[in-house]
Amino acid sequence: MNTPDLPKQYEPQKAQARWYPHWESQGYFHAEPDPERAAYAIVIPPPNVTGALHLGHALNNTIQDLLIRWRRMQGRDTLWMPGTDHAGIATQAVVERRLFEQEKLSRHDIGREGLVARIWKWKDEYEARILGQLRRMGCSCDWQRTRFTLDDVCARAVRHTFFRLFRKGLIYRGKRLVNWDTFLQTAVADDEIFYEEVQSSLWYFRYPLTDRSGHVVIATTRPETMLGDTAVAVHPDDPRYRDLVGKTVTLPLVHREIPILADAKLVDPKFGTGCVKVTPAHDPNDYATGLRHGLAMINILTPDGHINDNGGAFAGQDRYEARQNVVRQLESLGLLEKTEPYPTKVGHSDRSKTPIEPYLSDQWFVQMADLAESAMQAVRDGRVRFHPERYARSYLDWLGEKRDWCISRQLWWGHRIPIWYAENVEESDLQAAFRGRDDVCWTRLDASGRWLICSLTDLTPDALGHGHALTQDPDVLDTWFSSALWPHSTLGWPEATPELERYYPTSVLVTSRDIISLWVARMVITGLENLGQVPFHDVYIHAKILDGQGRAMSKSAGNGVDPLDIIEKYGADALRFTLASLCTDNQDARLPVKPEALPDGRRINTSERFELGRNFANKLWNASRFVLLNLEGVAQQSSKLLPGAEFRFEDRWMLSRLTRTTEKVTAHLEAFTINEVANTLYDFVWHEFCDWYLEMVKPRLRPEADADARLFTQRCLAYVLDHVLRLLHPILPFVTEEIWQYFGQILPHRGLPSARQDRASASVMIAAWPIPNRDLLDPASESEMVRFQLMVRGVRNIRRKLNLPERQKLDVRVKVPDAIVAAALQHHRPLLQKLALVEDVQIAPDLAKPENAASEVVEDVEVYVPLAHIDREAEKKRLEDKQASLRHQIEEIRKKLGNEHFVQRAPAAVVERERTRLGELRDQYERLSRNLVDLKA
RNA sequence: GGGCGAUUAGCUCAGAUGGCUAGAGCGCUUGCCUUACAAGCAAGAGGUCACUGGUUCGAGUCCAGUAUCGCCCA
Repeated sequence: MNTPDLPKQYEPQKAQARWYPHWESQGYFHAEPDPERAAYAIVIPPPNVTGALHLGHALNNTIQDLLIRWRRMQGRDTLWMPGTDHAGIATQAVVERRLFEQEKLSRHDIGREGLVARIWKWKDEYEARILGQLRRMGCSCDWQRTRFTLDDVCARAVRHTFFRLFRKGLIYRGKRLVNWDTFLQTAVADDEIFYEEVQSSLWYFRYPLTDRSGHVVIATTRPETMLGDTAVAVHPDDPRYRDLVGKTVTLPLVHREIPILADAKLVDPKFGTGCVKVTPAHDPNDYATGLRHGLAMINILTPDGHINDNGGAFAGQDRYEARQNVVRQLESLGLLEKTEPYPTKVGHSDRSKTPIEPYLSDQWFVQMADLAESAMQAVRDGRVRFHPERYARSYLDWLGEKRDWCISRQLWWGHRIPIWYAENVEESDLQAAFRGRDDVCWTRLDASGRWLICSLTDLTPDALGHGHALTQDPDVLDTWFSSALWPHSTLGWPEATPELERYYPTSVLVTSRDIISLWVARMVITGLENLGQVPFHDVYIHAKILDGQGRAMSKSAGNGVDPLDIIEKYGADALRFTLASLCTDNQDARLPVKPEALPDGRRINTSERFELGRNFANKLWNASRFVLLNLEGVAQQSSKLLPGAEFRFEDRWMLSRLTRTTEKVTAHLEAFTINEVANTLYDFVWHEFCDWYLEMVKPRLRPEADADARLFTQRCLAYVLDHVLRLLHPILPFVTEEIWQYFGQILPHRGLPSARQDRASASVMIAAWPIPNRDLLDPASESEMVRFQLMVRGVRNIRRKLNLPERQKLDVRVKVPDAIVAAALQHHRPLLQKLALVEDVQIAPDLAKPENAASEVVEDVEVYVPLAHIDREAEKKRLEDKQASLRHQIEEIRKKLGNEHFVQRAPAAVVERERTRLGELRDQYERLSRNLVDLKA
């Protein structure tokens, strides 16, 4: 590494390849519980092993890494726990689909073990890919602790949790109406369903009254379900049917006598005929009605979507075939009144893309009433805080329903439900078999001698002896059951590990709004239940990334962006910085996507937005390059305290701004206003450090400059750069480390010229987070800088508007109000010469405006640029535009001050400010007008 | 039906607690390869803050309503 070889453009790929392995080998990512320091822990929302990471994950993990790196630098005992989620149904569905596409085999062809083996293979492949993606992004996870929701450690936590809940009676088995995927033959959760509008029909059927006094007409979109009807309902206030309530109809085709009942909740008298068939086993609303009225629930479907024996003559038919046949037969019986075209929304399984059937089946549930209440209380009393706050509401609303949680899934990939069924046994048999064991418990399933046995360790079929074969429940647990334990299972619970002791509760959870109820709420529930403490104190909900049209990114829409493609094209730092700058408290962030063909023919999606981050990283690179190239020889004299040298105006300004930046950035990190972290640093580095400070110190760095002044300047620069690198490191880990390492070779000591000499740490990753030094705040220099910048800009504006050659040196005359201002500006003369490209500068209180001069009024001073040839028209236009703008402002303020209510009621300070401002503006206006008159003369 | 967002420059977005001329990046115009950076420098143009009322001395900001788009729940 040799500084003069620093390339003119930052090369992200090199830095990434160099420093990530270095950090890891140095053990910087690893956490060992250290009671001496305050702990800070984050558990990663474990990505599904279903597929590779997308931009949403990149955003999610960028935020986590940013927080973790910041806290680590602050000296916290910091743990970022990584891992992946087995995502039961999603992963099994992907593997099953691939099995079918590639080998035309179903899971039943290869059996439970065969399928599970294939899924594990898939998992290994994608887990490696996902963790690799996280590394490429620069994530500083503690890889030695990587967990998987299905590994032994997590499985143990799952088993213990199930056992504890079961023993407390909070887990029960029951029949419920679930969303049934007839293709995958499993229940699917509500959120795993999408709705598609299909063009269907509304069929009107006649159901004859049993007393033969007539019939009622019902309308349905699913005729085959009539085979399971157990009632007909009307609205209690509907005069058309009032007399029918209490009578019965005879259900056609199956010849069942079913009641006509009144139900205000189910029936909308304005819809259809106002008379509704009720099929409790195959419709959620009808199910609720069935419970209200104690109706029979007749299941008419087999698990694969055919009609079962309850369907009589239709048994064995596919449900859609049966639909046709039911309609046909009713029609032939003269019971089809009419058919109307009817668009309707049909729920489809997200996994198999096939229509969902509401289906009555045996499932396992967690009773939520008390658990939900405790989780609600944790948010109400502030033990868990949401950022932005508004999301606490969706959390509370959802939990407030306290609906029991269906935890069983009819899948093969997942945590097997630790329940064994015993038939025809007495409790004494169980007591005998499990005497003295507290890891087994049981409950009676029904009166016929069937028992449910739950065990912490697997039971063999002959565990009861006496020929009582035990069979384990074939189902597995909902994936969220294991994800819900993630913050404590990963730390080793139920063992009392040092990690659990140290890092639980974790500090913050970073996730997106769509899993607040599915995951966040359930983590709080299980954390409180298993450990009595919330799993985290803060929940930061970040935006969801949409494409330029506001659509969610997805494979099917073809608008997905692969973070690795962005890293390759723009660099990991660019990816991170751009994403961080998108982190507002909005619910969405739009990112216009652009398809692109690579030279190797690959087609990728990318976005020009990432130029923001790339350009910024490059800017930092080049500013640092400039500083480093100018630090030659400083190291040899690093101990010299430079008694004679002192800070100049621009140094004081820079250090003041650096201090404010440090304060702001730290405050924004604490408040989770991530975009402001990025913006604040961007503004400071680009528009203050680079645009002004670096330009201002250039003359002092020239070889011909005074040696002590030069050394002093070099040390100031080093000090600021050192802080900038540390402040930026959490967002831009790679480029800051690359610079830091060069920097360390050239100048290991970075203290301020007059202060003690700080030795730089071996890596910026473990450097101390800057603490603002308020002694460096200098408001006077800051306001003086504002005036100076206005003067420079004024001259530049004249040059441009009057079409003067870019490189032509100008002369400047500055008229000041008094000798004090004159003296102050004298010090800035070299800076003005450098920044406005000026040759001769004269500053005096009684200076007359030269002939043929362009002019600029800046606060209390006037700047003249004498010219051999002046474009009078251009100058006139320039001054008139400014005059108009001043006039407008003056008018606005005069209007305000002319309003006596304003003067009376506004705070005195505000009124006073307006008065002062008006005075200044009028003064400027007058002087500008004189210049204008002078020009016309 | 209930809840929550959004609507500010051509595009993507900032704009606690109401108060100087509403900001940034990209794009656009003009001029510059000024030895840190053309992924750059400099100077500019560009906005009835969705609409209608209200509160207030003063509203992009607070309140009520309307419209459009989106998310969540039923």
